[in-house]
Amino acid sequence: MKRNSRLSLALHTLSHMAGDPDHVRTSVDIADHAGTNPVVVRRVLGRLREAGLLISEKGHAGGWRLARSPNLITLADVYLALDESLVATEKDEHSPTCSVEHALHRRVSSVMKEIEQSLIERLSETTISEVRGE
Amino acid sequence: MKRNSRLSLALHTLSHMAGDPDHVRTSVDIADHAGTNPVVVRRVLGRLREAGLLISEKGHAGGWRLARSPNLITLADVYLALDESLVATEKDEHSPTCSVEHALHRRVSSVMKEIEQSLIERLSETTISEVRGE
DNA sequence: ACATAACGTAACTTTACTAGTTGCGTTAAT
DNA sequence: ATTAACGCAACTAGTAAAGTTACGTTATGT
Repeated sequence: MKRNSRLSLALHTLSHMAGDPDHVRTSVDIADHAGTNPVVVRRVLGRLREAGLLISEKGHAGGWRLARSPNLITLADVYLALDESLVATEKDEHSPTCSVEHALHRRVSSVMKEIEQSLIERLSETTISEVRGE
Repeated sequence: MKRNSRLSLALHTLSHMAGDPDHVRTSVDIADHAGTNPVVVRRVLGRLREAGLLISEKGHAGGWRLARSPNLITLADVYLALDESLVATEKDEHSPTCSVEHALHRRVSSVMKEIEQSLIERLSETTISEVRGE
């Protein structure tokens, strides 16, 4: 499948839930709709549960549903819950680098942090209810 | 090695060149300094040559040097030359999707394009000369 | 002329990450 | 007790980037 599909899967699923919040969905149903595997669904939605966006219930009539009203869940909430960083963060590994590289890294990192922050701000302007009717 | 290191390699190399623009460097020297392989260097710097930022010369005394003054080369020039997109672009593949997914994709894509644009603007504010002395 | 030292490029291997899959334990409704 | 769901660990498969090898081309210098 494509890469970086966790955010797509999460947003897609939550958008559908926003349209019918009382409907409890199983990971199998969600996976079928999204064209993926139930374990992958549980993996991704599990992050959203940890972040308090979703509730999952085990057992016979179990499944997934929103933890709060869909107009109180923004795209930023989902993005942050997944710890995604669509903005590639420079992963520093090699400690013993030259001074030029240090200066560069500082400069680029600060720009990337700014950008990431403004991305989050923009995403927080839209709720998962709103996105449906765009 | 780490992922997405092309931009790091390119910026690092150009910053050094900015400090001594007349010095012609071989891909072996550059690779040694950056802790990578000469072929990788030629691959990455080749993109910068295509974009008109670098000049390479073959033969005995060949090597790499800046194509213009380092204070006329911005971080954005390098970023664009590599066609990097640090901002993850949603790669759409599956044509037959539901309407909710379409609406989502439009919304997220438009935000990402905005963000990418502001990243480029920020990067264009710094030249490879300036970054050294930060 | 010829040897040398550089780039250019194609083809292959390695590495790292993500998605996908299998299997099994746990939980709760019927 | 059976069934149908999640939770999770472990493994496999696919993919993209880096790394490597090999060889051709080009220009310099003796």
